[in-house]
Amino acid sequence: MRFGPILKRSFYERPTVEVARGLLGKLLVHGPTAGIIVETEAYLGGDDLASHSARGITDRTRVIFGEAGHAYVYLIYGMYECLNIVCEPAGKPGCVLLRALEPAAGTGIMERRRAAARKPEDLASGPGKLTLAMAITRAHNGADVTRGPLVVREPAARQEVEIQATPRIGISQCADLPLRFVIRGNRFVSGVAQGAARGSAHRLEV
DNA sequence: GGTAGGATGGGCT
DNA sequence: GCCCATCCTACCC
Repeated sequence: MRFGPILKRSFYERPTVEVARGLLGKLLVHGPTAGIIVETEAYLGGDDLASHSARGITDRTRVIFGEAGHAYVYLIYGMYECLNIVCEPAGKPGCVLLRALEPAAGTGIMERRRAAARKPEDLASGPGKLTLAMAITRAHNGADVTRGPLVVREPAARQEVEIQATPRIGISQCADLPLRFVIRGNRFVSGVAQGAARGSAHRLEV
C-alpha cells in the first residue's frame, strides 16, 4: 500500500477540535504497520476538566504544553498506554487522543501483537488496543510525529469522510461535550461489539 | 446477544 | 489512599 506525504507541523498548530476532525481518514504509520484513523477525541485547555492538562504543568503533562506535532503517551489503569498528538501553538495545551484504526498495512503483525482479537475489527478498536497493535509505548512520549519512525501521513488518494460527533468515552468530567469524532458508519471504531460507553451514563450515539 | 468484575501501577490530593 | 481518557474473561440470557 502506498501512502501520501507526512502531515506538517502546521497541521497540528491549530485549534484542537479542528485537528481531531482533520485526523480522521489520515494514516498512522509505525514501521511495517499502518492504519486509517477512524476515531479521535479532543482534550482541550481551559475549562475542560477531563484533560490531563487541566491541573497545570507537571512532569507528566509538560509535553501537552509544548510544541504541536509531538506524541503524548501515558499509562492508563496500570496496564495500557494511550497515544495523543499535541495541538495548538506552543504554550497552549490541547491534544487529540487516537482511539481506533482501520488496519491498512502489516495486519499479520498486528494480529500477533493482539492475540485476544478475533477479527480485524478488534485489532485497534480502542485506545489501548491501538497502541498494542502499533507497538507504541511510553518510550514514544515526546516523539515528533512529523519525523519518523512514528508519523501521520495523508492517504494515497484523498477521500471525503463523513464525521459524526458524540460525547467522549470513559470520562466523568465534562461528559456531555461532543468532543469524540468518528467516521460515520465505520466498522472499526470502538464500542461497536461491546456497546458504547459502558460504566457511565452516556447517551448512545445515533 | 448482553453485563459484571478484576487486573495493575503511576499520578496527584 | 484514591482515581483513573481500558481491556479481557467469565458468565448469563
